[in-house]
Amino acid sequence: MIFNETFTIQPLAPFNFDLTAQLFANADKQIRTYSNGVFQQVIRLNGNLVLANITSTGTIEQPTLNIELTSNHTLTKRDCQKAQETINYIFNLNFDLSAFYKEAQADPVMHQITRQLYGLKLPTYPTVFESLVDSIVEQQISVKVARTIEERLAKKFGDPLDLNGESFFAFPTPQNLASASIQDIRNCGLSQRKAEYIQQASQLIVDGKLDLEHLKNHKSPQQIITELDAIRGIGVWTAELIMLEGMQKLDALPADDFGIRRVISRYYCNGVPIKSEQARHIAQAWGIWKGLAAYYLIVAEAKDIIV
DNA sequence: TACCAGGTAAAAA
DNA sequence: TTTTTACATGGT
Repeated sequence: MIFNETFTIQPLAPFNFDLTAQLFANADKQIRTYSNGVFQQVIRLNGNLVLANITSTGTIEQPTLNIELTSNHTLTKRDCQKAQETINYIFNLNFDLSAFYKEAQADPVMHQITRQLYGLKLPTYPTVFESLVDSIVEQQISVKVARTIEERLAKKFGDPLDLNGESFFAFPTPQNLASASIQDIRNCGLSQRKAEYIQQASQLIVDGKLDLEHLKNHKSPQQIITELDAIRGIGVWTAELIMLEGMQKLDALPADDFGIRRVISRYYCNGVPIKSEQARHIAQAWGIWKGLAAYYLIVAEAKDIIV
């Protein structure tokens, strides 16, 4: 028996759904993907799983998202609310870009780029835990390789949702990964060390020694970095990436990041390699949205935008 | 074929 | 205390 519910969301304008969802183009259909105008991913609702299909019928200035939930269980109004909260979080729908754009006007380069990428929001992982795992996976390897490994993790350790003969997977819980063997994690393509990092961090959460949501909601940025840095396998770079991609701390700038230094250099230093201190110096022009601004540069580079 | 790609911890110097 | 090394895999 299949159950459906539909509703709409009015994101805070400006918002360009197609541009924002491009990040998920060509990703694995069974995990999360954006294809032919439809974003699709499994969402966890109090233990139950639902598949969310999201399309846009609005404009950038008056955005509207149409949500269709599909499940093997009946869906309550509360389920729909929870799903809406998760979707809001994934696409950062309640974030107001206009303040960032106003600040960017003082920086000619960033001003040009924000005009060309108008309405682009920074997608975030549904849970801090997922961003933690993926940030460890991404250490020192390319984004493409990392995505392949993440998809293998989701299929091997995640929870399946079977609908109409198709299988989809919700990202593994800390419980799932804490109880996994190092060898099984390694078989997804991870090094011995990274497998240990992921399993041990998962165990900390299961044991109640690490509360990522509490960190996100109740600690200062510096405290978050300090506490995450104390966990084996997480350095400053990884902590900042978690803050940006998993906690919606849009000021966090992973300045040690090779790719971020490269794009800052391309748009501000004629491609001459720079150090992280120089990156942080240049980023001061971006107010309290340094990480978001860096994301704009990365997307601009990918689209080969010239300023 | 080698080397690099959104680093980190541990060993070596 | 600072520098070097092992580590995983897919693209070029």
